[in-house]
Amino acid sequence: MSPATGSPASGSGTTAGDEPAAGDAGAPGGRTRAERYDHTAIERRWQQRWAAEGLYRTPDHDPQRPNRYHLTMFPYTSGDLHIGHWFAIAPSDALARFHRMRGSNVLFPIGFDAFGLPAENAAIKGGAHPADWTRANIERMRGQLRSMGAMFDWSREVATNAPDYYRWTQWWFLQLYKQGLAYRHEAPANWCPSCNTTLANEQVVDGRCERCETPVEQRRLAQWFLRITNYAEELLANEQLDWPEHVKVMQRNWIGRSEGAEAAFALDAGALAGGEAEGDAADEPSEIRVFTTRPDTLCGVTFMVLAPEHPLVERLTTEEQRAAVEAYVYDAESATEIERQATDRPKSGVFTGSSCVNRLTGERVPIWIADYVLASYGTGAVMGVPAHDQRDFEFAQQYGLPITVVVAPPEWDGEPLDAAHVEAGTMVCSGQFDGLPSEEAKGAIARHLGERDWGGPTVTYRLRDWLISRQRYWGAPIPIVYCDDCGEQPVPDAELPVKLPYDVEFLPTGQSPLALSEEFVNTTCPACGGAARRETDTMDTFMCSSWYFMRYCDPQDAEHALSPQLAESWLPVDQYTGGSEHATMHLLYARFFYKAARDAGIVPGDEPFTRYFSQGQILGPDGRRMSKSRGNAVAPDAQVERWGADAFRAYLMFLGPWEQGGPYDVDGIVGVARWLNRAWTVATEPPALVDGGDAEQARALRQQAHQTLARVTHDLERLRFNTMVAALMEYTNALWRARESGAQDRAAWDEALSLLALMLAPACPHLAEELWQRAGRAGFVHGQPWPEADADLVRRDTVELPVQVNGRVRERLEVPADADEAAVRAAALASERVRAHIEGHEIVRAIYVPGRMLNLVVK
RNA sequence: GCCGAAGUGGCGGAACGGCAGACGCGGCGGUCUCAAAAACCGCUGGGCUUCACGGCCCGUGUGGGUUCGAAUCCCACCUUCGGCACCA
Repeated sequence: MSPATGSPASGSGTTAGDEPAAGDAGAPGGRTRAERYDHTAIERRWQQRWAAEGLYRTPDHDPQRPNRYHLTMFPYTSGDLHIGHWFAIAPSDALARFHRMRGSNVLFPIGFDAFGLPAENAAIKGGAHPADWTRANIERMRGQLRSMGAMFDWSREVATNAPDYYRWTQWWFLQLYKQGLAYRHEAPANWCPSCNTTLANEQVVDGRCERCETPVEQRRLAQWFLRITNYAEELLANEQLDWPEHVKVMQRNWIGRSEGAEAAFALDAGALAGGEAEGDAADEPSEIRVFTTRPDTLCGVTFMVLAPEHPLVERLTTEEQRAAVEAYVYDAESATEIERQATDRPKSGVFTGSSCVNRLTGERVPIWIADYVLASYGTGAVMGVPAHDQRDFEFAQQYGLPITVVVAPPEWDGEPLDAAHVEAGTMVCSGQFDGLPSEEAKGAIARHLGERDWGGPTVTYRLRDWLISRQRYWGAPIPIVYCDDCGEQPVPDAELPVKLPYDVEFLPTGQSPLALSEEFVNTTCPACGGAARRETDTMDTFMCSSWYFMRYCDPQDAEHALSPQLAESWLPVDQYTGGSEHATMHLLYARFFYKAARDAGIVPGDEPFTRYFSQGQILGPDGRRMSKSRGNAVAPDAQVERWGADAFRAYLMFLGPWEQGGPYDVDGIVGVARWLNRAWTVATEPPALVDGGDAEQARALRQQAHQTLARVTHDLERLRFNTMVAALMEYTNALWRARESGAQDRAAWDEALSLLALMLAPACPHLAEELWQRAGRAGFVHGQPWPEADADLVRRDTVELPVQVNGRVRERLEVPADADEAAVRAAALASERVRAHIEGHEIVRAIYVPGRMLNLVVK
C-alpha cells in the first residue's frame, strides 16, 4: 500500500518514460528551445500519477498529523457537472490542500446525493429507469470530478441510493423512532399536485413547490414526521457557530421563536353540537386554547377565531350555521397556499353559532372561523382583540364586532380608533391591571393565568416538525410494517435494508408507487409473525443528506452507520463549504440529526459543522442565473479542454470574493491563462544563473518571494482566493522582469521558483506538480510542508511615505520604515512641493504614523 | 411591512480610518509578421494647465456628521440583491 500522505520519499521526482522530454530547461544559463505549456498532457499525467500512488488516500490516523475534516456539499446526480459545482469545489479543494500542506491529515471526501425527484422526472421523460439514469450520471460525473484534479479520497465515495448506504439511512430513521423523534400523524400536509407528493414546510417557497414552482395545496394524509421542534431552542442558539451571519439569521428567523402566553377559554358543558355523535363526554373538551404574544390585551377580546381546519369546528357549529360553515371550510381547504396566504384581500369568516367564556373577565364571546388563522401555528385558534391587532381590527369592522380598547395610547381621548393600536400604552378596562404599563401587564396577566390553571406563560416556534414521507418511488423506503394485530412495527435492524424494488411502475399517480408492488407490500409482522403490510412511502432525500458526512468517516462499515472510534477521530467537520440556499433545509436538518445522534451517544460535540462558509452563486455572462433554456450556460468541460483545469480553477477563484459569486465572464479567463503561461516560461526558460550573484538583487528577489508568501498564506487563511491569485500574478510578473533584467543569483532564483511551485499548489495543483518535478525536487509538491515566510524578508526596509498638508497628499518620500518623526519632518520640510503648500502658513500640528504617512496641519 | 447584505473606472474587482482604482478583462498606440492570430512592450477615472518634467481641481449611490485625515465610522435617504411575511 502506498503511503497516504505522499511522503517525500514515495514519489521521487524522476519521471517515467511516458512523459515528454523535460528538456534541459534547468541547464545553467540555458535558454533552450521553447516548450509550450501543454496543460492537457500535464493534467492527465499528474492525475494518473496521483491515483496510481494513492496520494490522496486519507488514513484514519496518522501519528505525525492531526486529523482535519474539510467538506464540500456533495453534488446531486442530475447529469453533467455544471459551473456551479466547479465554483463550489475548486476553492474548497485549494483550501483542503493548503491545510494538508500545513501539516494536517486532511479528509476531503466526495460522493453523490442520488435519490430524489429529478431522477424520476428524467426517467418519466426519457424512459430510462431512475436507477439506470442515476448510475450513468454518477459515472459521467466521476470523470468530470476527476478532471478537476481535486484531492478527493475516492476510496470513501458514497452514493445515497446504494443499498449499503440507505440501509443506514433506514437505521437512522429507526434510531430516531426509538428516541421518540419519529412519529406518524394525520394532518393537512403540503401537497404538490405536479410532483404528486407531500412536501416539508421548508420545501414550500412562496406557496409553491420548491422544485417545480407549482402552487401547493393542502391534503389530509397520515404522514411520518421528525420532531425537529424538540430541538428548536438548541437550534436557535447558533450565535457561537463560526458561520456566515446571514445564514445564522435565516435559521433563527425560520425557527421563529415567539414569547407569550397560552390562554384557555371555557366552553359550556354539553355545548358541543356534534358531541353526541362522537360519544363519551370524558373526551369532550371543556376549553379552547389560544396562543398570544399579547396577554396584556386579554380583556379586549371580543371574539374567538378558529382556523377552518381546527378539530373543534365541526362540533362547535350549530345547526343553523352548519351550511355556511361547511361551505366556508370547503372553500378554504380547496384554496392553494398562495391564495390562503395573500395578505391583501379582505378578511372573511363565518360565525359557528357557539360561544366561549373569557375567564379573566367572565365575558362571553362568539366563536368564528376564518382563514387568516393558520391551523399549523400555535394552537390553530386566536383570540380576537380588534383594538390591538390590525388583522382582528379589519375582521371586526367587516362583521360589525365590538372593538374594546384595553391598552390606551398616550393622550388617548376615548374616541374610537381608526386602526388597531399595536404599540404599548397604559392598561384600561382590565380590572385589577388598570393603570399598569402594558409591557408590565404582559407578564402579570400571563402569570395570573398560570396561577389559576387558565394557561400561562409559554413560547411558540414557527418551526414545524419535519414531514419526511414522500409518495414517490426513488427514495429510501420507510422501514415500518403495519400489522392488524400489533399495529405499527419497526423493521428489525437485522432485516435492513428494506430494499427498494427495481421492477416497479414508478409513474407518480398520487399514490405511492411501492403500494402497487404486491411483492413489496406483503410481509410478515416482526412482532407476531402474522401477515402485515409495509409502509409504502419513501423518505425525503434530505434524510439521506443529513448524515452523509458521517458515513465518509467510515464508508465501508457493515456493522455501524459509523463506528464510535471514527466518529471521535473525524467529527465534527472542521470546515464545511456550500451554497446558502440550504440554510433552512439541509443545514438545519443536519444540525438536528447531529444533535439527535449526540443524544444517542453516537457522535461527539453538539454541532456537525464547526466552521461553515457559503460561496456565492455563479451567474451567466448576462448576469442572470445560468440555465440551458436561457442559452447562457457555460460548460465546464469545454473550458477545461481549452484552458486546462488549473486555469479554470484559478479563474473561478480570481473572479471576485468567493462569498459573493457573480457573472462568469467567458473572455476573462485569458488573463489567467496568460499568467500560467508566463509562470511556465519563467520556470522552464530561466535566465543565466550565477553562483554568488549580485547580493542586492538577490535580496530583492527573495523579498518579493517571501512577501508574496506572507500574502498568499494570509489570503488562504481568510478564504480570499481572488487576492491570493492576484498576489501570485504580481509575483510572476516580478519574476518575469527579473528574468529579463539579466543573470540571477542561483540560490535566490531556485528558492524563488521553489516557492512559486509551492504557492501554486493549492490553486493549480497540476502545474505546481509539474514545475516542482522539473525543478528536480523530490517527492510530490502536495506532500511538501507549506513554507514559512521569513519575517526579516517580509519586513520592508524603506517605504514610500506620503506627506500630506491638511490631509491632501503633496509629496512622497522614500524613508527608512522605522524613521522617527523628526527625521521625516525634516525631509518633508526640505521638499519643494511641501514648502509650496505651507509657505505663509503656520504649522499648528503634525500627525505622524510611522511607516504610513505624515500629515502637516497648517493655518 | 420586517430582517440581512451590498452600491468604487467601460467591465470583474483591490484598498488594518492614512498614496483610491492593486490584479485582471476590455480599449488605444507600438514591436514582430506579406497579413492575421498569438506573444511581447507602453498608455488607459474625469477635467483644467504645461513645449515638456510636472502641477492643480473633481471623483468610491445621495445628503449631512465625526476626524488632522473617511470608500472605510455615525445619522438620514435612494437603489439593487437575498431571506421572512395574515405566525396571533
